[in-house]
Amino acid sequence: MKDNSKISSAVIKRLPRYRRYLYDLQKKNVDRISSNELSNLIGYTASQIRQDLNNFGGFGQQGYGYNIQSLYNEISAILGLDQEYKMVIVGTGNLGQAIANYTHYYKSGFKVAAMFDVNPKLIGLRINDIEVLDYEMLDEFMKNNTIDIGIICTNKDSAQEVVDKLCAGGVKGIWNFAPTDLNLSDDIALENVHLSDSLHSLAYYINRNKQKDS
Amino acid sequence: MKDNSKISSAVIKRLPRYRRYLYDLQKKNVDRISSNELSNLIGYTASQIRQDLNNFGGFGQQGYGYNIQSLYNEISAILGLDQEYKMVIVGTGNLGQAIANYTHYYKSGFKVAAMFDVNPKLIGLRINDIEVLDYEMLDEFMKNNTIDIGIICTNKDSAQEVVDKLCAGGVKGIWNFAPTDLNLSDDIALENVHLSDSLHSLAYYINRNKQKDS
DNA sequence: TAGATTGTTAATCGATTAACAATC
DNA sequence: TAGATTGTTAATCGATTAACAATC
Repeated sequence: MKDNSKISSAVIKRLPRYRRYLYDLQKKNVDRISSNELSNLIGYTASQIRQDLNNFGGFGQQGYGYNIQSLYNEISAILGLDQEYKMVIVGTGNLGQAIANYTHYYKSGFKVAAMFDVNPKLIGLRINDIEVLDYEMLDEFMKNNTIDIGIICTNKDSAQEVVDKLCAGGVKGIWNFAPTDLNLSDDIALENVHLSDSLHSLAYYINRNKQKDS
Repeated sequence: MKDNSKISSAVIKRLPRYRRYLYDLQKKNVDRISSNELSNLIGYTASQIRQDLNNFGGFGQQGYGYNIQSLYNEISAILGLDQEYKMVIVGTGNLGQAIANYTHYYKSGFKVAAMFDVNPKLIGLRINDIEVLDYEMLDEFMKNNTIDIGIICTNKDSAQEVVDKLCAGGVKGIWNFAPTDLNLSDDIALENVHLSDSLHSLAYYINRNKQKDS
């Protein structure tokens, strides 16, 4: 595998999508596909698909195309999905609970080790067999456990403080659902899910389409 | 305002973020800001900020900068946030409920008119004063109500069918949380929130950082 | 007016697409 | 082998950044 350190984020964002399509093809017992056929399915140009994949090595074979099983495995490995990740969720409101459920049912490599909240009504509950702990215990918990990913489901005002604690506690990545931008050292990965921003873009396109109609 | 129909999506994705920062500045009673100061806050170059804003018109003033209140209002209007949107949520599991709560508390212009599910245990419940209706009634509901946005919180297998019904029912936009790609006419806006893909990118960057360390 | 800062054009940079030689 | 299709280089396209004249 080549040096991955300077591959553009545009490429990385497409990898999970390739993987989803390859997963479905695998389920259908298809065993090979050309960049051209994949292009028709997924909507990227065949040229882009070949360029993207060649960032990581030559996974195809001239005259044949790509073996679906092995390409799926390669992409999974590139993304690091052959590993396990221990996570904590901070903020156990509806969204925190939804994420806990989601990762519980769908994402086998991603384990929620604990959830934290300040609300006494939530502390002590078990959600999908995951204990909700007092936020006061976060520092101690981080000291006694190796946690890879911190998931921020708090409001925007608490988010930075929580992130600071999690980073001090040794997480390698932050999955942020709070509607704010976070400051953290750039050796810790950060992925934002800004639901507000997403909804606001949607509103823009709704109106743009309206204008086109009239 | 200029013709917005060919503004790149890179620009549009930045608008909600500008708006967030302007909102905070407004709260702090700051009344003007230069592209340079805003650049220091938000992290885009001053040049990009000026380019972005000038896609929609000259909102600044030479020698002065931008008036925060009025720029905030302009961006809100560009995004269509001066309007109301009626929404339905299909799929009332944890995620559907979280979205209902979220829009209920934070997003005053976005009203959830109804929620739908196939699960008899959920049908009839009220969540934040929003009724959970039988999915069987979706078509009829859409006939009798004007709904702007359909929110997909189903599993991936049901998503396309739901979208087809919503589009037939006249929605102008789809906010998709199901982990699949949807087909719809391009006069209907589509915004995807692919949580899987997001988590998978995070995993990639965690591993890339690990490699750099060693 | 002088200084500041925009609006806008030009230059650069990066990402996508096209083309084709290599090769299975 | 001949046909198909990749891997990779070159060309194009688009987005970002730099520069500066316009102007408040």
